[in-house]
Amino acid sequence: MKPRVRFAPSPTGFLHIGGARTALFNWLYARHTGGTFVLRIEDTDTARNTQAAVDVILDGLRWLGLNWDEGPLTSDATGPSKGNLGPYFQSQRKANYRARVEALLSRGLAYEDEGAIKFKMTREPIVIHDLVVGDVERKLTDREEMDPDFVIVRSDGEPVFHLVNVIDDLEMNITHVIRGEDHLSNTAKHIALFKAFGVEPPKYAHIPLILNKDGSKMSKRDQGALMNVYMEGGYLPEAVLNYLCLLSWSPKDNREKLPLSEVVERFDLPQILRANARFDHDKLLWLQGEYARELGSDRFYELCVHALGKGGFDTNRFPIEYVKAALDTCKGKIRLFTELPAYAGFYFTDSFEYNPDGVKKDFTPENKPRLQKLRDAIASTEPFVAAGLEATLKRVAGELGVKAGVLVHPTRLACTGNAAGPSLYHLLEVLGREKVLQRIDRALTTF
RNA sequence: GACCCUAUGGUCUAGCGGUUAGGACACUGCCCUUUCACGGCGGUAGCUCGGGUUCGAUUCCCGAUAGGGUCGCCA
Repeated sequence: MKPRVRFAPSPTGFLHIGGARTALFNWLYARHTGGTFVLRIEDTDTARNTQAAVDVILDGLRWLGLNWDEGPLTSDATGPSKGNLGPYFQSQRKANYRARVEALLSRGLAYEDEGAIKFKMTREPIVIHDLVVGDVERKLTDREEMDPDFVIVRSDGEPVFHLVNVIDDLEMNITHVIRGEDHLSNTAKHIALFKAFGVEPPKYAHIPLILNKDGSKMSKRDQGALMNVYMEGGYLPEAVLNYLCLLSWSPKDNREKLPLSEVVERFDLPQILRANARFDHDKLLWLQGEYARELGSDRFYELCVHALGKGGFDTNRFPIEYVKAALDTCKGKIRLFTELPAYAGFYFTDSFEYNPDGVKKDFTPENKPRLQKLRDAIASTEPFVAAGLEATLKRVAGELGVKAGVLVHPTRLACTGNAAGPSLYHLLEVLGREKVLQRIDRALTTF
Protein backbone atom coordinates (compact mmCIF):
# COMPACT_ATOMS: atom_id res chain seq x y z
CA MET A 1 0.00 0.00 0.00
CA LYS A 2 1.32 3.39 -1.00
CA PRO A 3 1.86 5.88 1.83
CA ARG A 4 -0.79 8.48 2.50
CA VAL A 5 0.42 11.53 4.37
CA ARG A 6 -1.29 14.76 5.25
CA PHE A 7 -0.64 18.34 6.20
CA ALA A 8 -3.34 19.43 8.63
CA PRO A 9 -3.00 23.11 9.53
CA SER A 10 -5.54 25.11 11.43
CA PRO A 11 -6.38 28.37 9.72
CA THR A 12 -5.11 31.03 12.06
CA GLY A 13 -4.44 33.66 9.44
CA PHE A 14 -0.77 32.81 9.14
CA LEU A 15 1.39 30.14 7.61
CA HIS A 16 4.33 29.65 9.90
CA ILE A 17 7.70 28.76 8.39
CA GLY A 18 7.66 25.67 10.62
CA GLY A 19 4.30 24.70 9.18
CA ALA A 20 5.64 25.17 5.69
CA ARG A 21 8.54 22.89 6.53
CA THR A 22 6.16 20.25 7.90
CA ALA A 23 4.15 20.51 4.69
CA LEU A 24 7.36 20.23 2.68
CA PHE A 25 8.55 17.08 4.46
CA ASN A 26 5.14 15.46 4.01
CA TRP A 27 5.13 16.45 0.35
CA LEU A 28 8.68 15.16 -0.14
CA TYR A 29 7.81 11.83 1.42
CA ALA A 30 4.69 11.47 -0.70
CA ARG A 31 6.57 12.32 -3.87
CA HIS A 32 9.52 10.13 -2.95
CA THR A 33 7.33 7.10 -2.35
CA GLY A 34 4.74 7.74 -5.03
CA GLY A 35 2.22 8.15 -2.25
CA THR A 36 -0.58 10.63 -1.67
CA PHE A 37 -0.31 14.07 -0.09
CA VAL A 38 -3.55 15.13 1.58
CA LEU A 39 -4.37 18.64 2.71
CA ARG A 40 -6.87 18.84 5.53
CA ILE A 41 -8.04 22.05 7.15
CA GLU A 42 -8.52 21.78 10.89
CA ASP A 43 -11.05 24.55 11.30
CA THR A 44 -12.74 23.39 14.47
CA ASP A 45 -12.22 26.71 16.21
CA THR A 46 -15.21 28.49 14.69
CA ALA A 47 -14.56 31.64 16.66
CA ARG A 48 -11.15 32.18 15.15
CA ASN A 49 -11.25 30.55 11.74
CA THR A 50 -12.16 32.49 8.62
CA GLN A 51 -12.14 31.80 4.93
CA ALA A 52 -9.45 34.43 4.44
CA ALA A 53 -7.28 32.52 6.89
CA VAL A 54 -7.68 29.39 4.77
CA ASP A 55 -6.61 31.36 1.71
CA VAL A 56 -3.37 32.24 3.46
CA ILE A 57 -2.58 28.54 3.74
CA LEU A 58 -3.62 27.63 0.22
CA ASP A 59 -1.75 30.60 -1.26
CA GLY A 60 1.36 29.80 0.74
CA LEU A 61 1.45 26.16 -0.32
CA ARG A 62 0.77 27.09 -3.93
CA TRP A 63 3.49 29.71 -3.90
CA LEU A 64 5.93 27.08 -2.68
CA GLY A 65 4.66 24.64 -5.28
CA LEU A 66 3.62 22.02 -2.72
CA ASN A 67 0.66 20.65 -4.63
CA TRP A 68 -1.74 18.33 -2.84
CA ASP A 69 -3.39 15.24 -4.30
CA GLU A 70 -6.44 15.38 -2.09
CA GLY A 71 -7.96 18.31 -0.30
CA PRO A 72 -9.82 21.54 -0.86
CA LEU A 73 -9.70 23.33 -4.19
CA THR A 74 -10.83 26.62 -2.70
CA SER A 75 -10.97 28.17 0.74
CA ASP A 76 -14.72 27.61 0.90
CA ALA A 77 -15.34 24.87 3.47
CA THR A 78 -18.42 23.73 1.58
CA GLY A 79 -16.79 24.27 -1.80
CA PRO A 80 -15.20 21.85 -4.25
CA SER A 81 -12.40 19.50 -3.33
CA LYS A 82 -10.52 16.63 -4.89
CA GLY A 83 -10.23 13.17 -3.40
CA ASN A 84 -12.76 10.56 -2.29
CA LEU A 85 -12.34 10.84 1.45
CA GLY A 86 -13.59 14.35 2.03
CA PRO A 87 -14.85 16.66 3.19
CA TYR A 88 -11.39 18.00 3.89
CA PHE A 89 -12.55 20.68 6.30
CA GLN A 90 -13.12 19.45 9.83
CA SER A 91 -16.03 21.83 10.22
CA GLN A 92 -17.84 19.64 7.67
CA ARG A 93 -17.13 16.35 9.40
CA LYS A 94 -19.01 16.73 12.64
CA ALA A 95 -21.36 13.80 12.02
CA ASN A 96 -18.33 11.50 11.86
CA TYR A 97 -17.03 12.76 15.17
CA ARG A 98 -20.40 12.40 16.85
CA ALA A 99 -20.77 8.81 15.67
CA ARG A 100 -17.27 7.93 16.84
CA VAL A 101 -17.84 9.45 20.25
CA GLU A 102 -21.12 7.56 20.58
CA ALA A 103 -19.26 4.37 19.87
CA LEU A 104 -16.70 5.10 22.56
CA LEU A 105 -19.44 6.01 25.01
CA SER A 106 -21.43 2.87 24.37
CA ARG A 107 -18.37 0.71 24.85
CA GLY A 108 -17.47 2.40 28.10
CA LEU A 109 -14.25 3.86 26.71
CA ALA A 110 -15.44 7.41 27.30
CA TYR A 111 -17.67 9.05 29.85
CA GLU A 112 -19.39 12.30 30.58
CA ASP A 113 -17.88 14.63 33.12
CA GLU A 114 -19.36 18.04 33.93
CA GLY A 115 -20.91 18.36 30.52
CA ALA A 116 -17.77 17.39 28.67
CA ILE A 117 -16.85 13.93 27.43
CA LYS A 118 -13.59 12.42 28.56
CA PHE A 119 -11.63 9.55 27.15
CA LYS A 120 -10.53 6.73 29.46
CA MET A 121 -6.81 6.87 28.93
CA THR A 122 -4.66 3.86 29.66
CA ARG A 123 -2.61 4.07 32.85
CA GLU A 124 0.28 2.18 31.34
CA PRO A 125 3.25 3.79 29.60
CA ILE A 126 2.89 3.80 25.83
CA VAL A 127 5.76 3.07 23.48
CA ILE A 128 5.87 5.22 20.36
CA HIS A 129 7.80 3.66 17.49
CA ASP A 130 8.88 6.86 15.84
CA LEU A 131 10.57 6.69 12.46
CA VAL A 132 12.74 9.68 13.25
CA VAL A 133 13.22 9.61 17.01
CA GLY A 134 13.19 5.85 17.56
CA ASP A 135 11.28 4.05 20.28
CA VAL A 136 10.02 6.44 22.91
CA GLU A 137 8.42 5.24 26.12
CA ARG A 138 6.03 7.93 27.24
CA LYS A 139 5.22 7.69 30.94
CA LEU A 140 2.49 9.67 32.63
CA THR A 141 3.46 13.00 34.12
CA ASP A 142 2.65 13.76 37.72
CA ARG A 143 -0.47 15.65 36.72
CA GLU A 144 -1.56 12.88 34.43
CA GLU A 145 -1.04 10.39 37.24
CA MET A 146 -3.75 12.19 39.15
CA ASP A 147 -6.13 12.12 36.18
CA PRO A 148 -4.92 10.46 32.98
CA ASP A 149 -8.24 10.89 31.21
CA PHE A 150 -8.61 13.80 28.86
CA VAL A 151 -11.44 15.76 27.30
CA ILE A 152 -12.42 14.78 23.78
CA VAL A 153 -15.64 16.79 23.53
CA ARG A 154 -16.04 20.15 25.20
CA SER A 155 -19.07 20.98 27.28
CA ASP A 156 -20.29 23.14 24.40
CA GLY A 157 -20.36 20.00 22.25
CA GLU A 158 -17.30 20.84 20.14
CA PRO A 159 -14.79 18.00 19.73
CA VAL A 160 -11.16 18.76 20.54
CA PHE A 161 -8.01 18.42 18.47
CA HIS A 162 -6.80 15.04 19.77
CA LEU A 163 -10.09 13.43 18.86
CA VAL A 164 -10.75 14.90 15.45
CA ASN A 165 -7.14 14.60 14.37
CA VAL A 166 -7.17 10.89 15.10
CA ILE A 167 -10.59 10.24 13.59
CA ASP A 168 -9.69 12.01 10.37
CA ASP A 169 -6.32 10.30 10.07
CA LEU A 170 -8.15 7.03 10.57
CA GLU A 171 -10.94 7.72 8.11
CA MET A 172 -8.61 9.23 5.53
CA ASN A 173 -6.40 6.14 5.72
CA ILE A 174 -3.34 8.13 6.69
CA THR A 175 -0.38 5.76 6.92
CA HIS A 176 2.35 8.13 8.09
CA VAL A 177 1.94 11.08 10.40
CA ILE A 178 4.82 13.47 9.77
CA ARG A 179 4.54 16.42 12.10
CA GLY A 180 6.47 18.69 14.43
CA GLU A 181 8.14 17.28 17.48
CA ASP A 182 5.88 19.40 19.66
CA HIS A 183 3.34 16.63 19.13
CA LEU A 184 5.58 13.80 20.31
CA SER A 185 4.34 13.86 23.89
CA ASN A 186 0.72 13.96 22.70
CA THR A 187 1.21 10.93 20.53
CA ALA A 188 0.55 8.54 23.40
CA LYS A 189 -2.98 9.92 23.59
CA HIS A 190 -3.42 9.50 19.86
CA ILE A 191 -2.19 5.94 19.90
CA ALA A 192 -4.59 5.11 22.74
CA LEU A 193 -7.42 6.62 20.75
CA PHE A 194 -6.56 4.62 17.64
CA LYS A 195 -6.56 1.45 19.72
CA ALA A 196 -9.89 2.37 21.26
CA PHE A 197 -11.27 2.61 17.73
CA GLY A 198 -9.88 -0.83 17.08
CA VAL A 199 -7.29 0.10 14.46
CA GLU A 200 -3.53 0.11 14.33
CA PRO A 201 -2.16 3.64 14.60
CA PRO A 202 -0.26 5.06 11.62
CA LYS A 203 3.50 5.27 11.61
CA TYR A 204 4.81 8.42 13.23
CA ALA A 205 7.69 10.64 12.22
CA HIS A 206 8.24 13.62 14.50
CA ILE A 207 10.49 16.17 12.88
CA PRO A 208 12.56 18.71 14.81
CA LEU A 209 11.35 22.25 15.24
CA ILE A 210 12.76 25.38 13.71
CA LEU A 211 14.03 27.81 16.31
CA ASN A 212 15.29 31.36 16.09
CA LYS A 213 18.97 31.93 15.40
CA ASP A 214 19.52 32.39 19.14
CA GLY A 215 17.81 29.10 19.97
CA SER A 216 14.61 30.55 21.34
CA LYS A 217 11.25 29.38 20.18
CA MET A 218 10.12 30.97 16.94
CA SER A 219 6.80 32.69 17.33
CA LYS A 220 4.69 34.57 14.82
CA ARG A 221 6.27 37.82 15.89
CA ASP A 222 9.82 36.73 15.17
CA GLN A 223 11.63 37.92 12.10
CA GLY A 224 11.06 35.58 9.19
CA ALA A 225 8.58 33.35 10.99
CA LEU A 226 5.73 33.85 8.55
CA MET A 227 5.56 32.74 4.95
CA ASN A 228 4.06 35.96 3.67
CA VAL A 229 7.33 37.70 4.48
CA TYR A 230 8.96 35.65 1.75
CA MET A 231 6.06 35.83 -0.65
CA GLU A 232 6.01 39.59 -0.46
CA GLY A 233 9.66 40.16 0.29
CA GLY A 234 11.13 39.42 -3.12
CA TYR A 235 12.16 35.83 -2.39
CA LEU A 236 12.14 32.97 -4.84
CA PRO A 237 10.14 29.93 -3.71
CA GLU A 238 12.87 27.59 -4.91
CA ALA A 239 15.36 29.33 -2.61
CA VAL A 240 13.04 29.11 0.39
CA LEU A 241 12.30 25.48 -0.35
CA ASN A 242 15.96 24.61 -0.80
CA TYR A 243 16.83 26.29 2.46
CA LEU A 244 14.04 24.51 4.32
CA CYS A 245 15.29 21.17 3.00
CA LEU A 246 18.64 21.86 4.63
CA LEU A 247 17.16 22.18 8.10
CA SER A 248 17.20 18.74 9.74
CA TRP A 249 17.96 16.99 6.50
CA SER A 250 21.15 16.77 4.50
CA PRO A 251 22.16 15.30 1.16
CA LYS A 252 25.35 14.24 2.96
CA ASP A 253 27.60 15.05 0.04
CA ASN A 254 28.62 18.56 1.02
CA ARG A 255 26.25 20.21 -1.39
CA GLU A 256 23.92 22.94 -0.25
CA LYS A 257 22.18 23.99 -3.39
CA LEU A 258 20.25 21.22 -5.04
CA PRO A 259 17.10 21.03 -7.11
CA LEU A 260 13.90 19.87 -5.45
CA SER A 261 13.65 16.97 -7.88
CA GLU A 262 16.85 15.61 -6.46
CA VAL A 263 15.68 16.06 -2.89
CA VAL A 264 12.54 14.12 -3.79
CA GLU A 265 14.73 11.34 -5.09
CA ARG A 266 16.93 11.15 -2.01
CA PHE A 267 14.58 12.14 0.80
CA ASP A 268 13.51 9.58 3.37
CA LEU A 269 12.27 9.58 6.94
CA PRO A 270 15.02 7.68 8.81
CA GLN A 271 17.71 10.15 7.78
CA ILE A 272 15.93 13.16 9.21
CA LEU A 273 18.03 14.64 12.01
CA ARG A 274 16.79 14.64 15.57
CA ALA A 275 17.98 17.99 16.86
CA ASN A 276 16.07 21.24 16.48
CA ALA A 277 17.48 23.54 13.83
CA ARG A 278 17.94 27.28 14.02
CA PHE A 279 16.81 29.56 11.31
CA ASP A 280 19.76 31.35 9.69
CA HIS A 281 18.45 34.14 7.55
CA ASP A 282 21.88 34.87 6.10
CA LYS A 283 22.12 31.43 4.60
CA LEU A 284 18.66 31.72 3.09
CA LEU A 285 19.72 35.03 1.57
CA TRP A 286 22.78 33.40 0.09
CA LEU A 287 20.69 30.69 -1.54
CA GLN A 288 18.28 33.35 -2.74
CA GLY A 289 21.19 35.08 -4.46
CA GLU A 290 22.30 31.83 -6.04
CA TYR A 291 18.87 31.18 -7.49
CA ALA A 292 18.28 34.78 -8.50
CA ARG A 293 21.51 34.81 -10.50
CA GLU A 294 20.58 31.86 -12.65
CA LEU A 295 16.98 32.79 -13.30
CA GLY A 296 15.76 32.58 -16.89
CA SER A 297 15.38 35.95 -18.58
CA ASP A 298 11.61 35.99 -18.88
CA ARG A 299 10.98 35.11 -15.27
CA PHE A 300 13.68 37.55 -14.19
CA TYR A 301 12.05 40.39 -16.15
CA GLU A 302 8.64 39.53 -14.80
CA LEU A 303 9.77 39.52 -11.19
CA CYS A 304 11.75 42.72 -11.70
CA VAL A 305 8.87 44.56 -13.32
CA HIS A 306 6.59 43.46 -10.50
CA ALA A 307 9.06 44.61 -7.85
CA LEU A 308 9.60 47.94 -9.61
CA GLY A 309 5.85 48.41 -9.83
CA LYS A 310 5.53 47.86 -6.11
CA GLY A 311 8.31 50.40 -5.65
CA GLY A 312 6.36 52.99 -7.60
CA PHE A 313 8.04 52.66 -10.99
CA ASP A 314 5.77 52.09 -13.95
CA THR A 315 7.97 50.37 -16.51
CA ASN A 316 5.13 50.33 -19.04
CA ARG A 317 5.91 53.94 -19.81
CA PHE A 318 9.21 52.86 -21.34
CA PRO A 319 9.98 50.86 -24.47
CA ILE A 320 10.20 47.17 -23.73
CA GLU A 321 13.71 46.97 -25.18
CA TYR A 322 14.85 49.75 -22.88
CA VAL A 323 13.37 47.99 -19.85
CA LYS A 324 15.01 44.70 -20.74
CA ALA A 325 18.37 46.32 -21.40
CA ALA A 326 18.15 48.13 -18.07
CA LEU A 327 17.25 44.97 -16.18
CA ASP A 328 20.01 43.02 -17.87
CA THR A 329 22.52 45.26 -16.14
CA CYS A 330 21.03 44.21 -12.78
CA LYS A 331 21.10 40.49 -13.39
CA GLY A 332 23.38 38.75 -10.93
CA LYS A 333 23.80 41.89 -8.87
CA ILE A 334 20.78 41.80 -6.60
CA ARG A 335 19.55 39.07 -4.32
CA LEU A 336 16.09 40.16 -3.34
CA PHE A 337 13.78 41.68 -5.88
CA THR A 338 12.68 44.17 -3.28
CA GLU A 339 16.15 45.70 -3.64
CA LEU A 340 15.44 46.61 -7.23
CA PRO A 341 13.58 49.92 -6.90
CA ALA A 342 16.49 51.41 -4.98
CA TYR A 343 19.05 49.70 -7.18
CA ALA A 344 17.65 50.42 -10.62
CA GLY A 345 14.95 53.02 -10.13
CA PHE A 346 17.17 55.64 -11.78
CA TYR A 347 16.48 54.04 -15.14
CA PHE A 348 12.85 54.96 -14.80
CA THR A 349 12.87 58.42 -13.29
CA ASP A 350 14.91 61.58 -13.64
CA SER A 351 14.10 62.85 -10.19
CA PHE A 352 16.27 61.02 -7.72
CA GLU A 353 18.26 62.13 -4.72
CA TYR A 354 22.04 61.96 -4.63
CA ASN A 355 23.52 59.67 -2.02
CA PRO A 356 24.76 62.11 0.68
CA ASP A 357 28.01 60.29 1.39
CA GLY A 358 28.70 60.14 -2.33
CA VAL A 359 28.09 63.88 -2.67
CA LYS A 360 30.58 64.57 0.08
CA LYS A 361 33.20 62.36 -1.49
CA ASP A 362 32.72 62.91 -5.23
CA PHE A 363 30.99 66.23 -5.90
CA THR A 364 34.10 68.17 -4.90
CA PRO A 365 35.52 71.40 -6.38
CA GLU A 366 38.46 69.58 -7.96
CA ASN A 367 36.14 67.01 -9.53
CA LYS A 368 33.89 69.60 -11.15
CA PRO A 369 36.19 70.51 -14.08
CA ARG A 370 37.04 66.85 -14.50
CA LEU A 371 33.41 65.88 -14.80
CA GLN A 372 32.88 68.79 -17.18
CA LYS A 373 35.70 67.55 -19.41
CA LEU A 374 34.36 64.02 -19.37
CA ARG A 375 30.89 65.33 -20.19
CA ASP A 376 32.19 67.01 -23.32
CA ALA A 377 34.06 63.91 -24.36
CA ILE A 378 30.96 61.78 -23.83
CA ALA A 379 28.93 64.22 -25.89
CA SER A 380 30.97 63.31 -28.95
CA THR A 381 31.54 59.62 -28.26
CA GLU A 382 30.35 57.65 -31.25
CA PRO A 383 28.79 55.13 -31.19
CA PHE A 384 27.31 55.49 -27.73
CA VAL A 385 28.11 52.02 -26.46
CA ALA A 386 29.76 50.61 -23.32
CA ALA A 387 33.13 49.77 -24.85
CA GLY A 388 33.47 53.20 -26.47
CA LEU A 389 32.38 54.97 -23.32
CA GLU A 390 34.93 53.04 -21.31
CA ALA A 391 37.63 54.03 -23.78
CA THR A 392 36.52 57.65 -23.62
CA LEU A 393 36.53 57.72 -19.83
CA LYS A 394 39.94 56.13 -19.62
CA ARG A 395 41.35 58.47 -22.24
CA VAL A 396 40.05 61.53 -20.37
CA ALA A 397 41.40 60.14 -17.10
CA GLY A 398 44.77 59.75 -18.77
CA GLU A 399 44.71 63.30 -20.04
CA LEU A 400 43.84 64.54 -16.58
CA GLY A 401 46.50 62.37 -15.00
CA VAL A 402 44.03 60.66 -12.67
CA LYS A 403 42.84 57.10 -12.19
CA ALA A 404 39.65 56.00 -13.86
CA GLY A 405 37.92 55.77 -10.50
CA VAL A 406 38.21 59.53 -10.03
CA LEU A 407 35.87 60.02 -12.97
CA VAL A 408 33.81 56.90 -12.48
CA HIS A 409 32.42 57.78 -9.09
CA PRO A 410 31.13 61.29 -9.81
CA THR A 411 29.69 60.07 -13.09
CA ARG A 412 27.85 57.22 -11.43
CA LEU A 413 26.54 59.52 -8.75
CA ALA A 414 25.39 62.06 -11.32
CA CYS A 415 23.62 59.50 -13.47
CA THR A 416 22.14 57.20 -10.83
CA GLY A 417 22.25 59.02 -7.52
CA ASN A 418 23.86 55.95 -6.02
CA ALA A 419 27.40 55.13 -4.94
CA ALA A 420 27.04 51.54 -6.15
CA GLY A 421 25.10 49.88 -8.90
CA PRO A 422 25.30 48.24 -12.30
CA SER A 423 28.36 48.46 -14.51
CA LEU A 424 28.83 52.18 -15.23
CA TYR A 425 29.61 51.93 -18.94
CA HIS A 426 26.68 49.63 -19.53
CA LEU A 427 24.23 51.75 -17.60
CA LEU A 428 25.37 54.82 -19.54
CA GLU A 429 24.77 53.01 -22.80
CA VAL A 430 21.29 51.98 -21.67
CA LEU A 431 20.40 55.47 -20.48
CA GLY A 432 21.51 56.95 -23.78
CA ARG A 433 23.42 60.08 -24.64
CA GLU A 434 20.58 62.50 -24.06
CA LYS A 435 19.77 61.43 -20.51
CA VAL A 436 23.39 61.02 -19.55
CA LEU A 437 24.30 64.53 -20.64
CA GLN A 438 21.23 65.98 -18.95
CA ARG A 439 22.04 64.25 -15.71
CA ILE A 440 25.69 65.25 -15.73
CA ASP A 441 24.70 68.84 -16.50
CA ARG A 442 22.22 68.83 -13.67
CA ALA A 443 24.82 67.44 -11.28
CA LEU A 444 27.35 70.07 -12.32
CA THR A 445 24.98 72.79 -11.19
CA THR A 446 24.81 71.35 -7.67
CA PHE A 447 28.44 71.84 -6.66
C1' G B 1 6.89 20.05 39.48
C1' A B 2 6.56 15.54 36.20
C1' C B 3 7.32 13.36 31.52
C1' C B 4 9.67 13.35 26.55
C1' C B 5 13.40 14.81 22.86
C1' U B 6 18.22 16.78 21.69
C1' A B 7 23.71 18.12 22.14
C1' U B 8 30.26 18.69 16.25
C1' G B 9 33.00 26.19 15.20
C1' G B 10 28.29 31.97 15.85
C1' U B 11 24.58 29.05 12.38
C1' C B 12 23.26 24.66 9.09
C1' U B 13 25.72 20.13 8.69
C1' A B 14 29.41 15.45 7.14
C1' G B 15 31.22 11.85 10.49
C1' C B 16 28.60 6.34 12.54
C1' G B 17 35.90 3.37 17.60
C1' G B 18 41.81 4.88 15.07
C1' U B 19 40.42 11.28 10.42
C1' U B 20 45.80 16.75 10.05
C1' A B 21 37.50 16.37 12.46
C1' G B 22 35.33 17.66 5.95
C1' G B 23 31.73 21.22 3.52
C1' A B 24 28.39 25.60 3.49
C1' C B 25 26.61 30.43 5.54
C1' A B 26 28.49 34.41 8.41
C1' C B 27 33.11 36.99 9.77
C1' U B 28 37.97 38.20 7.92
C1' G B 29 42.96 38.84 4.61
C1' C B 30 44.57 38.99 -0.47
C1' C B 31 43.51 38.80 -5.85
C1' C B 32 40.09 40.24 -9.81
C1' U B 33 37.38 44.87 -10.59
C1' U B 34 34.93 51.72 -12.20
C1' U B 35 31.34 50.73 -7.66
C1' C B 36 28.52 46.84 -5.83
C1' A B 37 27.93 41.81 -6.56
C1' C B 38 30.09 37.33 -8.51
C1' G B 39 34.43 34.46 -8.76
C1' G B 40 39.51 32.63 -7.07
C1' C B 41 43.14 31.72 -3.11
C1' G B 42 43.92 31.99 2.29
C1' G B 43 42.51 32.81 7.67
C1' U B 44 39.88 32.82 12.72
C1' A B 45 36.68 29.41 15.08
C1' G B 46 34.17 23.14 16.90
C1' C B 47 33.32 17.57 19.12
C1' U B 48 29.10 20.77 26.54
C1' C B 49 31.15 18.53 31.14
C1' G B 50 32.12 14.13 34.35
C1' G B 51 32.32 9.06 34.79
C1' G B 52 32.63 4.35 32.54
C1' U B 53 33.41 0.29 28.20
C1' U B 54 37.81 -0.26 25.08
C1' C B 55 44.55 -0.94 23.34
C1' G B 56 41.96 3.51 21.66
C1' A B 57 36.53 7.48 22.20
C1' U B 58 33.55 13.14 18.71
C1' U B 59 31.55 8.24 17.74
C1' C B 60 28.96 3.12 22.55
C1' C B 61 26.74 3.27 27.92
C1' C B 62 25.46 6.13 32.46
C1' G B 63 25.06 10.75 34.92
C1' A B 64 25.22 16.02 35.08
C1' U B 65 24.45 20.51 32.55
C1' A B 66 22.17 23.24 28.83
C1' G B 67 18.42 23.95 25.06
C1' G B 68 13.67 22.55 23.20
C1' G B 69 8.87 20.18 23.74
C1' U B 70 4.48 18.30 26.45
C1' C B 71 1.34 17.73 30.69
C1' G B 72 -5.70 22.71 28.27
C1' C B 73 -13.03 22.10 27.71
C1' C B 74 -5.89 25.77 22.11
C1' A B 75 -4.41 23.37 17.79
